[in-house]
Amino acid sequence: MADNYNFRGIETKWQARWANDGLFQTRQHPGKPTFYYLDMFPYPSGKLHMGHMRNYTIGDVIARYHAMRGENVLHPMGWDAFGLPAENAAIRNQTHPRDWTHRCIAEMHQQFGQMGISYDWQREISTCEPEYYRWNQWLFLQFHQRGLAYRSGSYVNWCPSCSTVLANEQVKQGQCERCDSAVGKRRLNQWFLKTTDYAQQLLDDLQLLEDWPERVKAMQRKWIGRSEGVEFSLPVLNSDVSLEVFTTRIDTVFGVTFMALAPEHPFAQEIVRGQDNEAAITQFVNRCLAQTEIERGAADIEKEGIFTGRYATNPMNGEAVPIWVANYVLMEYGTGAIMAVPAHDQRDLEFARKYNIPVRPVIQPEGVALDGDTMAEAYIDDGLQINSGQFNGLANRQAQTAIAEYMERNGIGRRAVNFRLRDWCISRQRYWGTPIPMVHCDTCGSVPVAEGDLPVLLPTDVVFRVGENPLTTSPSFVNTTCPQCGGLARRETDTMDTFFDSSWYMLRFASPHFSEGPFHASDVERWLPVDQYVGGVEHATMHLIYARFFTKVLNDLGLISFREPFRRLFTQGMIGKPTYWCSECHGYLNPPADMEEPPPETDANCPRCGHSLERRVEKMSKSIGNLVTADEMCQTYGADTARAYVLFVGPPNHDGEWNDDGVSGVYRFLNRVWRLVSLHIDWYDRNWEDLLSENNTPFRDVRRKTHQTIEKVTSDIERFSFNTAISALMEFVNVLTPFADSVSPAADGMAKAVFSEAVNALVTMLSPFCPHLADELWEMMGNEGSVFDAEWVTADGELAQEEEITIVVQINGKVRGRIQVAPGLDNDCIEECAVASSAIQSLLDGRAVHKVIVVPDKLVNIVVG
RNA sequence: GGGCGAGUGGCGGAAUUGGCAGACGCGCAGGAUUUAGGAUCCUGUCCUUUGCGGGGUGUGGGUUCAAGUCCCACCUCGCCCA
Repeated sequence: MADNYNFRGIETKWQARWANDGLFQTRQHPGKPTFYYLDMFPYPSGKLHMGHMRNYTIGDVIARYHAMRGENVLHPMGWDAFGLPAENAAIRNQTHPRDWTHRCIAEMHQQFGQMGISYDWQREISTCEPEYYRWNQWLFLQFHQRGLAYRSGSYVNWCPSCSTVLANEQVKQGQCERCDSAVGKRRLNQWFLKTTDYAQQLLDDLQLLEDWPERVKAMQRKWIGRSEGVEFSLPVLNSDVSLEVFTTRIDTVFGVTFMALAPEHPFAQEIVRGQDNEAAITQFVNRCLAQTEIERGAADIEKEGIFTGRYATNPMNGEAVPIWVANYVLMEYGTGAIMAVPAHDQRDLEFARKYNIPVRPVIQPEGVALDGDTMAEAYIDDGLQINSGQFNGLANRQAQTAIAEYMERNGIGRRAVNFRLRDWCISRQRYWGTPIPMVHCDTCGSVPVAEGDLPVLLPTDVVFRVGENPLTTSPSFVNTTCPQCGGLARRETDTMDTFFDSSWYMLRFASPHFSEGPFHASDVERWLPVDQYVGGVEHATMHLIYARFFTKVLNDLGLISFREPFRRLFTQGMIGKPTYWCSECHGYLNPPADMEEPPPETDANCPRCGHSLERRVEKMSKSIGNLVTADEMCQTYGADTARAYVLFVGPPNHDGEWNDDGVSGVYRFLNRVWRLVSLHIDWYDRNWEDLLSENNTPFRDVRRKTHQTIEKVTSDIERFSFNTAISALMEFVNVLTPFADSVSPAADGMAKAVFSEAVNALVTMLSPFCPHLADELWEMMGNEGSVFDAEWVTADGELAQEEEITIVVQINGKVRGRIQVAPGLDNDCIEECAVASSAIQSLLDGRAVHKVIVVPDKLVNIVVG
């Protein structure tokens, strides 16, 4: 290690100096364009691993690059500091969530520092501080005032392990996305935000987001789930109740042979009241509610139901239709009640067969007769209407319109748009979140806290116990007076979903310490929308939809001038590290702890039992044991190597594979850079520009490589291709090293100037990636301060131009020779040269040339018979 | 089942607009230097062939003078939605 550069000394030295000089404080130079770069702020969990660090390093490279281009860069960092882990840790360790969170923040702050990330820490925000969350409460009151926040009793997703409600978006495959427990249903009074009011806008404005990944936009479109159809009511016989349904297949309305209600449907129990089978139905409903979403949502669910004994009238044909309650009908979609058409819907068909409900086809392909009694699969394709009264014989697509129009004319139903997107339930029955600023009064109902009384602070006299909302244990918090009548009242004990916090934090960074409002209008107008937003694709539907929703509401409230918060979005992939899974020992094996050496291939065997191991590349995780922490990287290789490696590992929008040997390759590269510059530092002449301006250009090939590298690295950074940018720097060093070793500066003074130009470019271009090493070399070169304050290098296109280029000569598409020509040579001359070359002449001998294709500066293809 | 994305040496990956496939790095092999090497430097490294040459980007077709790149079908993996 003696020959290696002293990264520890260098990195500590420069980190201290940057902090001392306030180098990364947001600049506000007049007349310069602004650039707002934002990383999705993290949950402060304590330890950062290299998977996280890839994200922040990308941001740092971009932010530093833009700063060096002379822009005013806003590059802030903060903490998404409310949330369950802190509270769970509090229950486990009997510490206050605030203490735990502060410790984690301090730890992560330190880790960002040792990685050399250029955040403006003066703008640090933390959502768990009253200075922040009071504005959550203020915003909630604005929403409430406009009718965009309301309280409603409904069945909600309940995670028994987290003992709180989950938004639909937080339920994955029927499981809690945090703890994987099966999610059940529970009826609670909850606070909702009216995201559905904005469903259409959220969908339409996706078109404005040209610089968002198509994938994310597609996911949002799916999530919003707009569908056009018809809404109509079926009156329940012997009752004044009507059941509303929505269908996208109104052309099948004559095929309705039963109705089905979701078990949660408010009428499911109401309409059976007093019926003989009331008890049985109630029992069935309760059983369904206990079922998890896994069972309920799956397509291959065992369909179960119970007949209510009641009938509704199909308004199109006057038929009495039996009303069932069925477990496969979900309350979240449409109205929670469906018209069931077994002939044309697979799930309805399976249900009908099970309970011997008639199946009546109303659409069939031409020349085919469908038999409702025997059909094994629902017919879901197009065809001609049958059994559909006056609509018989129409193509079903036309019938859709005809029936809809008929229903509208006769006041039976209306065309309607339905969204899959639901209103956003923001209530959480937990402590570590923003208290919802409402008070419940027996006389006045739910009353908002006066703006002047904000913030509603989290109390400290609470007890943390499993399965209980700690807020309810604080009498000083719960017992209050009604803001309206002054009588005794209870404070709302629900806290806000943390996605509320992150829906507007990008605005707060513009004026993080503003105390008169959530943000300062002119600061927000100066910096926003965010120019570049970067984070994981896992936030495609939740955070990114909520933040867009907030922006639209704030725009409607007249608080901001724009309607989309993020101009460009980039979603980075995760870094995984290979693990080895032994199915016999039932466990993960991780080098070096469990194995002498990492098995290089997939066919390695388990050192314990000898069975073959399965190699998997998995997301870094402590429990699997494939974690590479930022700390250990900084210790063994230094921050600069860690930064360069996470970028070098592959394209940042794809998942990457951590490889310990790959790290040492990057480390070697940085050592080569160190040696190249430090060993030849005497050659460095700060006045190289004057020497080279004479246009006397010896070592032209080195100068060409210098300018080609500048072109390449600059465009690669702009297109987020950091791995190829680093490759280009490696190539550059591979050219400079032999040049430095072979040329004697004493013999040719011009070599010094050419070398100096190259080193200046190298160190400048290296600095966004490896800022510590770059600054150390920069200082060695006799410069004051940091490269961060220097200007980015610009390429001279003429110097980058090759003097002579190789053109490939093909015969019938096979490479048969090469010719050297000047660039930009016209096609006729290239063809002439190609045909004239001796290698080609001999091959062409006596063969008829049919055609010659010339691609300027690239190739000639001669097509012969 | 539907939608989107991916599949290139022993490995990570490059090829930006249809134009020399395999940049750069790892690993490996040989050499130099060294008391030593898990340091450093040099050379080689897609397969096949003594050579000339031939073959080659998941599979099979197609378009084109020319296909990793475009089109069709299929296989495998990943993500999202059912």
